[in-house]
Amino acid sequence: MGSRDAEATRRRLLKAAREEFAAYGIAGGRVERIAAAAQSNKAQIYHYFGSKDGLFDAVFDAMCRETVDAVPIDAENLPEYAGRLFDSYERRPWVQRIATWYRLERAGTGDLLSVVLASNEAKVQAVADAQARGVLPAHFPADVLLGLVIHLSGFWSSNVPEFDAVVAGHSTAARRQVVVDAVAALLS
Amino acid sequence: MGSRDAEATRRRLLKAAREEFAAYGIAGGRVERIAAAAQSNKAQIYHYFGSKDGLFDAVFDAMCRETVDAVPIDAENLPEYAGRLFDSYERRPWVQRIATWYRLERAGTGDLLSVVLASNEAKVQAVADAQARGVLPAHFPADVLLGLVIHLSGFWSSNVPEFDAVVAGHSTAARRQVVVDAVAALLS
DNA sequence: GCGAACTAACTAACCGTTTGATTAGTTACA
DNA sequence: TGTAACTAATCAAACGGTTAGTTAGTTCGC
Repeated sequence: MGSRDAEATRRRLLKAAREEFAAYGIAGGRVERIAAAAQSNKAQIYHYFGSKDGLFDAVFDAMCRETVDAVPIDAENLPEYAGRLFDSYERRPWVQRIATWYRLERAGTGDLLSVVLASNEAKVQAVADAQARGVLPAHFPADVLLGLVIHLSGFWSSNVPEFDAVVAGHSTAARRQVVVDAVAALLS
Repeated sequence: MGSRDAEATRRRLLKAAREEFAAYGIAGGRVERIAAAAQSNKAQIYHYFGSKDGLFDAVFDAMCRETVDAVPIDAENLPEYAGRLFDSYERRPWVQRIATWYRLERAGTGDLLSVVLASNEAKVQAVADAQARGVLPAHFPADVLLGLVIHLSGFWSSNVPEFDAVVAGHSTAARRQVVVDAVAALLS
């Protein structure tokens, strides 16, 4: 128990790495801090994950799998789908930041994550089907519509501080409602 | 001319820094590369800008001033305003990336840029006025509405590569139209 | 006691920042 | 006008701290 549990150590490292990378990104994140926060050792990181980049990949991969599982698409009710995405960001605040770091620091390097690609394709298909059935309007192509919905769901974590200062003071519930309403308006 | 023009050197450094920071961010950007790309010297950076962070601030500040000047708000026609923002991102592709690095790496450190704050406040006021006149619908508060419009204008530069791969193949004109249409839908 | 888990100490490279000196342009004065 | 004194611009080299990655040895469960 505790002191010699490889799986637990791996988990502690992953969790600490998630915090560190969410806060500082890949270039800014410090392996030493991650090891210390996980009450472990730098060498363990290289033993379990091979490299700093490998550690970030593991964090990102795990995060993507969780997110894909956590919020299945409901093409019949995209406003509520966006609301649930919003909820998932509230529950796991690192998701948006890690995804953004990934986009900025990892674009073009290495392969795309097939689990995410497949999930996106399936979601586009679900939207396209709903459009074909007439449940969803067709004034946007399915891929674009899905993209807009996902994009809007991240509205509140995308603003520069100078804008946040101007929009301050909305409750979580109100912020969620904005996302839901905005997606609903998109479908009108 | 050329070899001893302080202002020109400053400009070359700023331009090189803009490219470097847009590509790699603050932590990832390399002072050495910036100096080399500007055909100058590391020490010049410290002479003109004090520090790496000071250099980034100068880049960000200049960029904000340009953007604020380049795209004045037109509260009577928000879809077209969003379209013009989209155009400005196409023309100056580094804007969105620098703004994102700023948000991720600089949030909470130092003061907010008053030029941006003032511009945002004025824009919110313009939207609120238009709402009061009945030119704009009032189902979103003015600050939120403006935020959504700006957020939507950046739609195409905000997606993770795994999503870009799925939405590939839309022309610039089509992408612009999506932004305009999405904002129009928001106002319905 | 064997192998897996763990760790402190180490290293080699990197990188932001500074130094100290050189060069080019400008002013002042005879 | 000629030149000495001054200022601003430039740069190569070095410094000191940091950091990703490694090693070689120790501890512990089975």
